[in-house]
Amino acid sequence: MKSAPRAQDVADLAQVSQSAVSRTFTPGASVSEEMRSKVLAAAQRLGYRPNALARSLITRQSRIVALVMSYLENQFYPLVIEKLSQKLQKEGYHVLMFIADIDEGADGVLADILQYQVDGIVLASTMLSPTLAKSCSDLGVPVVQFNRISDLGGLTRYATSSVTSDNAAGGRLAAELLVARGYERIAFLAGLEDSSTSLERERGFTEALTDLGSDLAYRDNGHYSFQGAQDAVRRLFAHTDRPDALFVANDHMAIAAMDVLRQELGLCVPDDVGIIGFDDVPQAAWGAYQLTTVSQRVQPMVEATVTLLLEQMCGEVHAREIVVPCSLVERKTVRSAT
Amino acid sequence: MKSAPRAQDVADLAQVSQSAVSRTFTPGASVSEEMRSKVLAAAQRLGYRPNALARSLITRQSRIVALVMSYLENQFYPLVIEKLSQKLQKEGYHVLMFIADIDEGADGVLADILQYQVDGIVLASTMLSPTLAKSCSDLGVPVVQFNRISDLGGLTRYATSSVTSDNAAGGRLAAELLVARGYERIAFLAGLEDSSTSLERERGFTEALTDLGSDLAYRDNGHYSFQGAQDAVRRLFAHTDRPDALFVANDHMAIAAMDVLRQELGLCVPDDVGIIGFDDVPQAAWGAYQLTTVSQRVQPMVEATVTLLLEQMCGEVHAREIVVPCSLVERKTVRSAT
DNA sequence: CCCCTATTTGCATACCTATGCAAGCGCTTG
DNA sequence: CAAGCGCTTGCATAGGTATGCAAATAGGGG
Repeated sequence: MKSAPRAQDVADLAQVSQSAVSRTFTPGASVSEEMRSKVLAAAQRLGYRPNALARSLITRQSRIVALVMSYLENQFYPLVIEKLSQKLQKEGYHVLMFIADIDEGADGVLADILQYQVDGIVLASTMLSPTLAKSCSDLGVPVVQFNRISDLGGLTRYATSSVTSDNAAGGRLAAELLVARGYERIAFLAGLEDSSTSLERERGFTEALTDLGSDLAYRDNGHYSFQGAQDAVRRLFAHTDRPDALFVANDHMAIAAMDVLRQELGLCVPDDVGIIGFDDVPQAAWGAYQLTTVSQRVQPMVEATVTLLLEQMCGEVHAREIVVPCSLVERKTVRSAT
Repeated sequence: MKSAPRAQDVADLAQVSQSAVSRTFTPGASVSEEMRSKVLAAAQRLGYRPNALARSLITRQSRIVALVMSYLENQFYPLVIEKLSQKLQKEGYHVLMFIADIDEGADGVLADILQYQVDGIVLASTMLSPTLAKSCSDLGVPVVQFNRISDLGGLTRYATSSVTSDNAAGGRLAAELLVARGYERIAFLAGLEDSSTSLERERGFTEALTDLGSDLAYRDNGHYSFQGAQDAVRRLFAHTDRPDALFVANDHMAIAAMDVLRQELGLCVPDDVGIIGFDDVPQAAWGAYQLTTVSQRVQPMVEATVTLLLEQMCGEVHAREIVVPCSLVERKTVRSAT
């Protein structure tokens, strides 16, 4: 097993200079057609591929984007990996995965990321320290927060770009549907208390309830985990005057909630209890759940993310916050109009 | 925004040579304690991080592992991403994701991978061209096939390592359970016809059936997709003498099958039809399905994968095939012992 | 006090490619 | 025919780090 061929090897075989080889593999460089074909023939024979690492060293572009996530249990995130990776591949970039261990903290991850000289960072970890985004952008690396923002209108908001759904509007849609269908004791099941996503969904939801003359009867917290959501549902439904509707911060927890309601408490969905989730993950459409939910459009979100990244990688564009509309997908966990 | 500090900058500040800086950040290098602390102090002040790309250029080790997947819809694969990424991070490696578009073909992906000088490749795409593994190992890059093998005992088997569950044994477990519980018209729902995983599961299953004096009544193919599985189930249950048990090549399709059986055909699981899946994805445990399934142990599989990779990255070790045992997880889609 | 060894340090170079600069070439134009 | 222009090509260097080698330093034993 010999070492991989270099540009110089190709140049020697084709009787040209190493520069010519480089230019042949650099789109837009000045090379004659004759030269190009001569080089390509030699490269073909040797099985030559440009060394992306050496190239990065001199161009100062690694064409690598770091993707930071923490929990893939929620199917929404694998979808993001898939779409984002595909989209970036089309643009000539690739995704370097970072799983942020909760206990490890964000700093260790950041150090790892920076060593690889990534051209950009996508933060899609809801559980991540909010300082991470700041650290990154301080270092001049383009950052896009996916499905979360740093600081809700606080004075210390950092100038980092973000892509989110219109979570508040989604929450409003949920409220309107539940009220319209005659539910009265309405509860909200939050994700994490410091998650902007959960907070915004809750805000839109409760505001709309108030506008409609209804009120939030109960609220609890499922920490975005399956188990946490089930415990929360048990607490919520232990009240004597139990809720008759539940808006859940994401589908993952909504499904967990349905299991407890039907299997453990013997309640009927949607007659005894109406449920609305958020995300529209594939499982929400599964026959046994048929969850009515607010749909996050993954593809537009991913495309916006890539747009923001490319923007920031080119020039000194201001950080932008892109909000993608979301829509209600009605299935069978909310009773029909009477 | 100034450019990132280099080793030379640190050296200048600390009044030492660039070599000293390099050695400070190279574990096991010869550096005095005094020198080390002087360098670290200067590095701290400048916020210096070694440039992993430049390092890779000279050490010929990128500490990057390519992970090739194609469909993340099946929750088994996100779990693999998560565990594999975590494990590799602990070993000082990182995962570069490659989503293999079906239409794009394997060659384009391979070219991309090789440019990044990855230290190893994990192929976890069931739908991938079998020539890819050969191409990689021909080029001297360590390859591990995850959850698939190239060529079942054919003469042209390539020497590529692999990690799989004991799929045949798993198939046997399924057969034994179904026969023991009195099911008689037993069907198999395959994944892809050229997928070693599906083939092995089927082989173990049918062999055990034969041994037990039963026979495979029907078989069909769901192409590992949700829709494909549902179509296959409709075909299988259109027979006048319909099956009373179904062994499905993975949980993802098994769940799709259950939806059709219960919602569309009005059949009762497990009384009318028994179902066994394969993988034990988190969703299999969900209350609405409670799927009896053969469990693939992701953690041991991932650890074996990393072991194989590290082995091959060190020396010229022979390709090995590691088989991880799997076990039956009984839930509620097979009727109890009478 | 000296010599030998063990350890630490700096110098110089290599890893592989991209690119500014100047030279070469062919062609058009006056 | 000469001058000028545009397109190609090669030369030389830079990008940031690791490492072999030699020099320097410290340490220890006789």
